[in-house]
Amino acid sequence: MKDRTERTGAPGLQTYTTIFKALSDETRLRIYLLLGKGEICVCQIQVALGMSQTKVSRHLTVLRHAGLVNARREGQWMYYSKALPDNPPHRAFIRDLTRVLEADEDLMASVATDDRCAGLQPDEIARMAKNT
Amino acid sequence: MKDRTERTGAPGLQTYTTIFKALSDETRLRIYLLLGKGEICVCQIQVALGMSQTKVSRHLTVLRHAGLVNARREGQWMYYSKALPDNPPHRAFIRDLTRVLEADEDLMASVATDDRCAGLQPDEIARMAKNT
DNA sequence: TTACTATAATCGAATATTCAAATATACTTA
DNA sequence: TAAGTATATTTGAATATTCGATTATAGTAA
Repeated sequence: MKDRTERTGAPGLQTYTTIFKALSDETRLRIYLLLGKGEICVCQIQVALGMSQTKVSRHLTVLRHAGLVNARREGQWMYYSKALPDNPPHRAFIRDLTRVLEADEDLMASVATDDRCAGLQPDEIARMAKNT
Repeated sequence: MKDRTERTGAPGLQTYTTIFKALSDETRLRIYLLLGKGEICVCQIQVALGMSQTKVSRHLTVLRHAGLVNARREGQWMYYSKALPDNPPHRAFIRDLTRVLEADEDLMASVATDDRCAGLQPDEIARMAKNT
């Protein structure tokens, strides 16, 4: 089917609804907030949220298609980080949105259910993730 | 089925995902942005967006359940306006979100496809809406 | 009361989303 | 090369969402 932007001729609206939809799922919002300011690998998300690799990977794909995250491969590991679009209004939107979400301490405290990863190397984390 | 908040024990997350989901539909985002600072009636939205009453009403219900709009009846007409939650973080979130969206001029320009309602009385607008 | 109007709720069909399971790909190490 | 690991994609079933059409409700006006 045709892209909605092409059908309606309202590109701005669709950019925003795509972002809202990406963040409208609890798993994806948790992943996005977990990213924080740096990069983390899939296995780290797996452990922190207690979810299967399949599930984490699928939701990361949705976030990537919405332009909310960047992906970078380093050896066996894929590292994900928050992304900022080039378009100024969208860029300001994402930045402000992130800032306000991160200001809610109760929200941020409910993101990760397992903090054992802090300070560990990817291969150590990956070993933990195998038990998920 | 049980409320997701009860199932997961993460109330903060669910509040935000509900808001994101409400705004993840193009029709609902347009309605929400159309509300601006004042009150408008359903028939006005019908005309401005060129949609059926059924469709507008259904989407307004979703926005109301997400706590994004207030409804007030005056005679035959229902007036809707933007709502702000009591909880401070959510309140700040909604306010900032709205402000950043409204700052995008291209977005705001693509909300209404029909501006004939400007300055008209509800009964005049309702007569126009009958042809939708 | 009856007829009319504005809005809301319900129903069924079409479409979209989500999940776990299975399979595929890309990299590393032996 | 082959075997093992991390991540991605596909498949099919269950669930959720959306829509137009219909019906219901609440108010108005005769």
